[in-house]
Amino acid sequence: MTARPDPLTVEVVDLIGTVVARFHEEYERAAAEHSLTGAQARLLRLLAMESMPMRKLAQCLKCEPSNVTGIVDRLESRGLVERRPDPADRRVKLAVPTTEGQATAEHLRTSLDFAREPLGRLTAAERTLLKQLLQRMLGLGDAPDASDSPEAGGPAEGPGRGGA
Amino acid sequence: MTARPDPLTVEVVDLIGTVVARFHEEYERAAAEHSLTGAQARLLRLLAMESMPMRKLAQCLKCEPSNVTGIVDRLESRGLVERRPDPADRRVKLAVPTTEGQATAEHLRTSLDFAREPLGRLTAAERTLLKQLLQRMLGLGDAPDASDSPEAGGPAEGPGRGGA
DNA sequence: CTGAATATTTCAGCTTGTCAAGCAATTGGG
DNA sequence: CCCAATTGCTTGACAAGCTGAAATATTCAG
Repeated sequence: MTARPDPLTVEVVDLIGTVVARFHEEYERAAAEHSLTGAQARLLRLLAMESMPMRKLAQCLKCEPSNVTGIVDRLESRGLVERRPDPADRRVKLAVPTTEGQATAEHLRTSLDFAREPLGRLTAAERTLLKQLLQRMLGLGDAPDASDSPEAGGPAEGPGRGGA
Repeated sequence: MTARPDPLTVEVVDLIGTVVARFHEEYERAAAEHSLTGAQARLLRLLAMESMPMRKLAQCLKCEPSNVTGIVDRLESRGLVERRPDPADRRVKLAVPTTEGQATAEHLRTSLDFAREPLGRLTAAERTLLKQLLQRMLGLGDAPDASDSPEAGGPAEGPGRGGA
């Protein structure tokens, strides 16, 4: 049981670890270029796609709501995000990116060549292959058909969460 | 420049983002099971493979040496790591895992089925393929492992197929 | 209306991380 | 040999992320 599964798997796991590390580095670097921290960049990126209440933000970021308060505070104090009351429920505060926040998010996205550049080394065919392998690995059925849908651990949050 | 490269690449980037997020979650979870933070687990894992001076730890973790001091402090106060003088250079302090630290690192490693489980969905051939694709993506020419490439060994020329 | 549930914030406390300053030991030039 | 620069590590101050508990406001069920 203590024995490692097999050398090939270990090798692949290590490679994934490297990918994760590099992704992280690049994400932080890109965020820093806009004087944002990684957490701020992730939150802003989420909001740029869709405004949402604090509570949902916490769910997306998988952290406590009280934590989101601080991150939004800092973004708000820099004029990138705005808190807006929800007319339907006055307990709720919608976090909404300002025009400048939207622009920053857009710049951020284009800065994220980190993933584009390494992928450029692969041909289109290889990228397709990689996509399929990753989908299978994540248990995201490529085919919408559910005959063998894995369901392990819940595929969950789709592409929403690019953070790291 | 604001235009996204192409749908396929975007899709793969999103998938990698998901892999990164899941990897992270699982790593933190596994660390928490042993009452360790992610940073502590990473440091302990490094030491379990090879004892090293503080300075080198900082390099491996890509952070400032002053930061390592604190992390080692906490591990040391829990009896998982020990500081030992380097006889060859009295400025240097070697960080060395205690017996308990080694055991914890070992448990940690086996807890990290996160990568093994999802990879279990892939056949050996698929894993080999994934390994090669990731290596190419990372720009790692050849792993020290000289295992032959079953197929797709070549750069898989011919972008002819593969959608956009 | 009353009480439970929900959304958010505040606060205390911890860990990570940076930077600047400081101390100890090593090293190299004179 | 001796002094100065360098190297390895720690300390202190500080910002940010994160958690958990408590406080506040609002909604909702009975």
